[in-house]
Amino acid sequence: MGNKDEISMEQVILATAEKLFLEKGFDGTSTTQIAKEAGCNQALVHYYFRTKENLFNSIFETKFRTFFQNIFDTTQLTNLSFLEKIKHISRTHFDLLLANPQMPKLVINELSRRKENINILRDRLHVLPEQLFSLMDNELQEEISAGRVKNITFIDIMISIVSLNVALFFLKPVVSDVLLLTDEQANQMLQHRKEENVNIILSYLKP
Amino acid sequence: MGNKDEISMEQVILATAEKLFLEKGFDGTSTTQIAKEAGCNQALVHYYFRTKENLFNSIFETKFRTFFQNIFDTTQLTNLSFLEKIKHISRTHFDLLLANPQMPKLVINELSRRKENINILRDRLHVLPEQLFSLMDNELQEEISAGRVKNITFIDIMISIVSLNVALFFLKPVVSDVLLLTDEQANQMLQHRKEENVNIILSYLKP
DNA sequence: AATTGTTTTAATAGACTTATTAAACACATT
DNA sequence: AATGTGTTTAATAAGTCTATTAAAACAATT
Repeated sequence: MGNKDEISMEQVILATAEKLFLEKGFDGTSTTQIAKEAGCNQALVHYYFRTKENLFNSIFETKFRTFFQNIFDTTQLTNLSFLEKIKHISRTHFDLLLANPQMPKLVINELSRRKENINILRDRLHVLPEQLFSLMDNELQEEISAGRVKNITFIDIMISIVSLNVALFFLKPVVSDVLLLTDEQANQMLQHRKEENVNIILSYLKP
Repeated sequence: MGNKDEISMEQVILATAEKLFLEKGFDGTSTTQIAKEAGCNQALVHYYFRTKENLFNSIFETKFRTFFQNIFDTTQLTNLSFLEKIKHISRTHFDLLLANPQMPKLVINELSRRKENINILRDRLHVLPEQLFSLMDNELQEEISAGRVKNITFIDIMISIVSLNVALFFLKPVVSDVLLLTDEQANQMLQHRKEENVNIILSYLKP
């Protein structure tokens, strides 16, 4: 213990809890199950995190924050044309979901399980998009005026990008497990859709 | 009792259970809560349905069946051009989701909660799409040959239609509650998106 | 060896769950 | 009035849950 190469039981509990919360949801996961799968006594879970709710928050609060921060990140958009920016936003959003495929489901379930999450998300989703929307809306008006893009709002563009990407990760369990695709086939389908979604958005923008 | 105008307690229990299962999920809903909100003794729930699982199945098995049957319904497509068929499919799918806004979330959660649902859905989703895909694929090849539609698979078209529509209903709680839209504003946004999604698909098909 | 702090476990409390059973109640029929 | 059936409730069983507490085990320090 204290050996840097050796993960502490506290970290094991966190990793195990994250896995089970993502798999079964908050209500479907008990601290007893977490302890059992982590390989420790149930009281240890409560020793480190006191309550089940604290444990959940320890895991997902920062995950939520970084996830939404990354959706609206503008730092990678400098020196790109408007359409290049749109491509980048779509691909980056897709990659973000690929790295966190169960996040959409978690967000949706958390919104209905804990209404107070709405206030937390509202605070977070109010400030973050403003910068991106401000930047993109100005350029969008220029593109519309120049006749390179049809008359459209940036909100509609973002809803379309997010819809096409997010739905794939909701549909992936349906596609993989119901239609009997192998992991490789499912991943090929996802990669194909990553670029197809970009194409759909680009054709949508054409005047 | 036996009065046709008076809903039986059995029906009250079903309606209450459906509401709570949609709100809180299977694990988040207890038979005690259902009874309390239905206004009867908890044993009555078990009298009529024996187990909680039976109750859940009684409600959602037919709902699932009719929902998926309606997605792949081909009976309304006769006497329509290919592009008119595409428009109809997109709008009908949207209306189906509007009538059952919590169905996508339920399907996703049920797939991870009960793996055996996958087999049930697989049986169901194997036969139903075949008719639609067979019909549409033939016409699609004709449209592509005639130069009216770009070279694309019907699978990609369906994934795009479903993605654009389904994601809206996942995102609706985020949009309504996080971005403080009134119900009217949220519904206006949905109606706008219903036609916008059709436009996106049509521009996507253009050669 | 003794002490201290951290980690971990066993035992337990209280609440809640699903489900069953016996009994009471209401209504219809004979 | 007696009987049968369906509806409903009170009581209960068994299990699981979250969380707490006391105690044991372990490691580091003095």
